[in-house]
Amino acid sequence: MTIVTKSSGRQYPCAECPLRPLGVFRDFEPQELDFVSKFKTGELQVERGATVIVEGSHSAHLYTVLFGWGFRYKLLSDGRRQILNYLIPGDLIGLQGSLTGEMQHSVEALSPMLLCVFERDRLFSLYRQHPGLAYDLTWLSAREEQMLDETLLSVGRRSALERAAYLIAFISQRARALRLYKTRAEIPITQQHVADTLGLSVVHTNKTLRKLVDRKLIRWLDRGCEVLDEEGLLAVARWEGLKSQLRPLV
Amino acid sequence: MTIVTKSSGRQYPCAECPLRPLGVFRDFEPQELDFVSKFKTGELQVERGATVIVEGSHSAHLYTVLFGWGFRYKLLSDGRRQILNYLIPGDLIGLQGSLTGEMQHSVEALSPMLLCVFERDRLFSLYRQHPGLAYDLTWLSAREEQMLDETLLSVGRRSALERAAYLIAFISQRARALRLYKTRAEIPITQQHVADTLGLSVVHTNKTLRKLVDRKLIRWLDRGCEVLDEEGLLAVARWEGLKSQLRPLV
DNA sequence: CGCTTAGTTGAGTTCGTTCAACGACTGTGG
DNA sequence: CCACAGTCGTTGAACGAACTCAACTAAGCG
Repeated sequence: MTIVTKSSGRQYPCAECPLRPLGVFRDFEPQELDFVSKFKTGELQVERGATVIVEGSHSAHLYTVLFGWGFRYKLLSDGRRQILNYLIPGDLIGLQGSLTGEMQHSVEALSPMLLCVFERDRLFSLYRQHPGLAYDLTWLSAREEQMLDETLLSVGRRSALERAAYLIAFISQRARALRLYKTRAEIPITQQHVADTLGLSVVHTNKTLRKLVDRKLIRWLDRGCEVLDEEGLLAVARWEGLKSQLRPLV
Repeated sequence: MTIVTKSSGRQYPCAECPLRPLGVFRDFEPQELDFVSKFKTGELQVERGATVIVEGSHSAHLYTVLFGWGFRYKLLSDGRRQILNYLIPGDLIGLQGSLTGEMQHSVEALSPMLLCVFERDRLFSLYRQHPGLAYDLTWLSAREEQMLDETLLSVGRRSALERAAYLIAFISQRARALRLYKTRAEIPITQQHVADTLGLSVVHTNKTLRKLVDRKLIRWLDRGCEVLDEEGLLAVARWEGLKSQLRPLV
């Protein structure tokens, strides 16, 4: 297990945040921008496979993903792993832990990632001085809860094929909503990740994904998945898809 | 499907909140009590089986459970149901919907319930005037997320027996933490509820619960479950249990 | 008294599992 | 440059967990 690597100064001041101009985030008030600029204390670069946060730790930091992919997961004592959600640019990492004290899940990088680092200590002053930002944090937390609700429905009640289709469509929609990918998006995951997200074995996951490939809904690359027919996936999953909405970015 | 029934004035002013003196909630500042007293606009009494909130609705209200049991759930188009979590006194209902616009899950009463009613409109003024309360709302949301994480781990990666043991231990611990039950707690659910929570069929749920009964860990009553040996359940589920902490109540 | 709801149990089937083996590719060290 | 180990994906065979179908008891209620 590689733990976090180098902390490389700061390349992206909040005023020139590369995410904000994408047109999918709500705009900051000038004072909010000001506050967040100070709230952010650095950037963190992590490699693929690095563990960003370990379950049980009491991190002094809070992060926002600037670039790259990651995932949240939990382990059982005998090593069984459940992936809870995937992290993409704009996602907040570690709010749970900042509020309730201890991180109850781990976070690992799927690709090289660049993270904005915030000081947990100053979180309460955010609540005191910037109700709009406080509202945003609750919003992000509520949104995460909604995603988990849908995932739980999936794992609990959908068949293997429906589950796989739902998962890939879900990730694809989230990534596309960011408009980061001019060309076709490739999701940088292995079939083991898919298995641990769906609650299936790798073998059966492979056979299930094969069906989606045969139906020409996806293509499986070396260490990733490319979506060919999102509508088709939605149909298989019996899912209406995400509704796009302006969301906050802290 | 019975929709909500009678709205019966208000019997419990916030200053005489029956939950707060239990010693498990953080105390209000006087101004906070003041604000919440005005924020609360009434009480809602619902019968067992009543649907409190329907998925897809845009409720103008937010609720806190004063008495009784309920559950949150989602449905697939063909009727398959997944129960997401159980609601007990002190739990907030409808925060998700208040922030992101639309409720993405439904809520049903497991027993007669009494709910405090809040106006969604005034939510933002809560953020402006009372950072402490705002923080509490985020806390509650993060806590819900943690519970969902653990449930997802359970449904995705635990065996049927482990899952059942986890679920019952989890509910039992939450209920006991409230110190509402002097005697042994009885959880007012049917095996169909358990099945829809665990992602199993009723038949297999029955056979699984039978094993827990045979091991003298629980007793199954008419329409409910009594815990006989919580330690034993924890051991079966390979779970360390909830850590008790002072939590907010709005 | 019949009707409904909740729980129980057995038999046969399906879905997903484990075990095992193999090919393709990548990176590493001799 | 090749040998080797490691990761990732693929496939077949045998097994087992969980499912559906079906029948039946017991309790509660009009």
